[in-house]
Amino acid sequence: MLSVEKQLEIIKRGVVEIVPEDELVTKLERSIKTGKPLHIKLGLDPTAPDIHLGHTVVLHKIRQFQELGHRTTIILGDFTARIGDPTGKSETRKQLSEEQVMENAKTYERQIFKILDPEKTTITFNSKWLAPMKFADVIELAAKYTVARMLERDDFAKRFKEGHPISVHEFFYPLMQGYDSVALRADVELGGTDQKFNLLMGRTLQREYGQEPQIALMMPIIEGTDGVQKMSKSLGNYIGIDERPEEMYGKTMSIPDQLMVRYFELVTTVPLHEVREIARGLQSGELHPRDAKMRLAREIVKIYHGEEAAYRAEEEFKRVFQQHDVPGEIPTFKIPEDIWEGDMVWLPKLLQRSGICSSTSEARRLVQQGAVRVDGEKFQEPDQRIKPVPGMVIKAGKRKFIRIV
RNA sequence: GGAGAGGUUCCCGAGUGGUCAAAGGGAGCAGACUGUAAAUCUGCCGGCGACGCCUUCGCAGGUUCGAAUCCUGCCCUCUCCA
Repeated sequence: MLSVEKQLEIIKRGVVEIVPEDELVTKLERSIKTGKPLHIKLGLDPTAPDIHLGHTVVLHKIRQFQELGHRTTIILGDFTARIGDPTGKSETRKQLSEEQVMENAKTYERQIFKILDPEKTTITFNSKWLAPMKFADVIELAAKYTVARMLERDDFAKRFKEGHPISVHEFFYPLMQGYDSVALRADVELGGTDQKFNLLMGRTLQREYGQEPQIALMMPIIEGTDGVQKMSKSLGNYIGIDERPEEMYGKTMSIPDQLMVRYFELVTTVPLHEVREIARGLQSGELHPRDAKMRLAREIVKIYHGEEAAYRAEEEFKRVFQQHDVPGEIPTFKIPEDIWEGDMVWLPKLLQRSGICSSTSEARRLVQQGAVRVDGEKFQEPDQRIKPVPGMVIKAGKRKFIRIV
């Protein structure tokens, strides 16, 4: 096992806050002395079955703990998902069925293990201990925290102040998550900065239940491809880890420059000293931002699709966006019989039916705005008919292509 | 339980009888510029084979030539009082 200092350096990579750091040092020292690894906990919400880069920030951290020889447990919050973390959206979540949870869990496993070591990962559901609780147990749990303290939570405070609804059951979310730490006897819990309250709740409850409090380790919430808002599927600014290599590469290239170093640090496995080197190069101007970003895109694709795919994606990128050629692989589309008009086809209809546009109205707009090209030729008339031939390539916008078959 | 305020298009938010598919902002999309970066400028931003038609303003009815706007009931939220 590495020394405390060496471990700390790795553990602290990209971390926003460790509460409290000195207790972590104590735990590490003891772990080294006794040879007993720390128990690291991470809770995941099984409502969203698709993981994107934003989720991988904490997963990478877990991976680092695994490499340091610690014991890691992923909790799939199937039970907590019934409430949904109070994010302020105040939308009651649909309760997931047993099958849905199991299905999401399977997807999760497959995706998680692209980063984590399956040999060293325990996955467990929190319904295991939450579901059997009796009402009396729930009351006992609820009695361990006060309303005033509950309202300290950023989100609750804000909603309360602004007069937005807070349902009583939402108070149970932090309590349940905190209780997970009790059930697991966790030494460290990971989470995004938005999880701070919940992580600290774990400490409080563990103390209440006579355990040594866990360390709360908070990772940043990374911004999405727009560079401003947090990465999320609903905002459409995400890079999904199941996406095609070309897609991942392209999306990565579209992130704002300022985000590059952050991405290197948080969502790649590039060693810390190299990351610092890159940061320095960018700062001094010795390293072209584009080249740094291409490296970043390669590193990211590599994790999920392997090195070869990463290079292929890069070649494709160069061809399409630097040389303005068409992509190597284009989704094909067979024109349905009902839209033929003799040997011609109405262009907006074609765009709509091929799925490139969601409506003919949208297709018309794109055409009018000069975003549509047929075999490289621009058409701007919304009433445009074209004479499709097999192999013809239609381009709408920067990255949507189809090939007629 | 009582009193008041409010629910508008993806989000915020104007609109209180026709001129409203609905101001403004944000997001998004497209074009120009580029390194598919950022910033900036410009245009678009419910649907429809489309200078017209259809659907939308919490839900359901009603008044009216005509309703997002008025009336009735219901649902939901907030504030104050108890």
